[in-house]
Amino acid sequence: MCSQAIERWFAAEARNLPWRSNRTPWRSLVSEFMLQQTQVARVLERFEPFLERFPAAKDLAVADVQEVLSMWQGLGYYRRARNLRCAAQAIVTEFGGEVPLDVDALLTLPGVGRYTAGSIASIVGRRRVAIVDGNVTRLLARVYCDGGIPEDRSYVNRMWSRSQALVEESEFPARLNEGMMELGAVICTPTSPSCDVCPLNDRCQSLSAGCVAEIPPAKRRANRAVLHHHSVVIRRRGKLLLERRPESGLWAGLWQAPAIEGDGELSGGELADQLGFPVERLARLGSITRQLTHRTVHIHVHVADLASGVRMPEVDGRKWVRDADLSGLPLSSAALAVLAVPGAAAC
DNA sequence: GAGTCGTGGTA
DNA sequence: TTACCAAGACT
Repeated sequence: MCSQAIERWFAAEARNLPWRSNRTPWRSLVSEFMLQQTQVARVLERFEPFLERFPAAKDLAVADVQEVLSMWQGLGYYRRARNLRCAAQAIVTEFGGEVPLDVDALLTLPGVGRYTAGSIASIVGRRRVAIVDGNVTRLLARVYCDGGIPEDRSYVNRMWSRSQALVEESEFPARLNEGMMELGAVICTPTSPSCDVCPLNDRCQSLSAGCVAEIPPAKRRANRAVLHHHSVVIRRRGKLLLERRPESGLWAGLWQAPAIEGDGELSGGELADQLGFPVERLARLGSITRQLTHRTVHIHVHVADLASGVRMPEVDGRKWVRDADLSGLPLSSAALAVLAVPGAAAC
């Protein structure tokens, strides 16, 4: 009964999103990767260009990682882009180029977990399987007035059990699952939900108990460690010196102005000593701060000239690029912000 | 179970 | 300004 109320609501209220029209398994897989921990509005900017460049799994499977990262620029969590490429390769080698539609097969793909597998299998493959994401968790916690702790495994298991029960009584599992997510996204929102127009407001236990605002409780987050990056913008003959970050960790494999990273601040002399190559006229331009999920990164932006007479040939992980060619390389939003600091731009 | 991995909007 | 949050997965 709960299921059908959600299905009716979704059939009438669904937004027209690009991955819902022309819904092929491949388009759905790409959208699911992009939507992991990422809001719809941000995905909308990147979805169609990515699909145009990689219209099928076989196209992404043979693509260069750097180009894939470039197409992912601005979305964050860049490991998803690498996983999606690896998944595309597995789809080609293991599944004949077609995205599998069974949960067990989907779970073998890198970057595909319980939620993503269930979403593809139910919405595209029409399988009767459950899904639980952030939206569904909030919706179910409120409907059943579950004041538990989101970090507890038993809490997560309860959500999957409830979702499974709803799917089993559902008339259209695909519509139910998508409807639960949409309902959570536009009605049962984290703050100030629109209970007055919610199709479940006649059976929501939190609403009748008056505790909607307290459920679910905020996830506790560890304090963010503070990092200091010291970036140096260096130009010569109209080109900008960039380095590629390590293949693991933060912003893995993305490009940036050469930087020294540490726990504290550095004097200009210390920075020059640690750079690994001689610079002249090192000057500090200012600082920017990026708040990440688990870190606060203060980026101190400098400008300098390469010492005269010093050669700095391109090697693996180092490039001289014109500003016009920057768009071809993957840079994090932070790295782009560094280059946008007044005084860092090309003259 | 807790930490890692981005980004930008919102209150 | 600070904190929370989003169609999570992986270690």
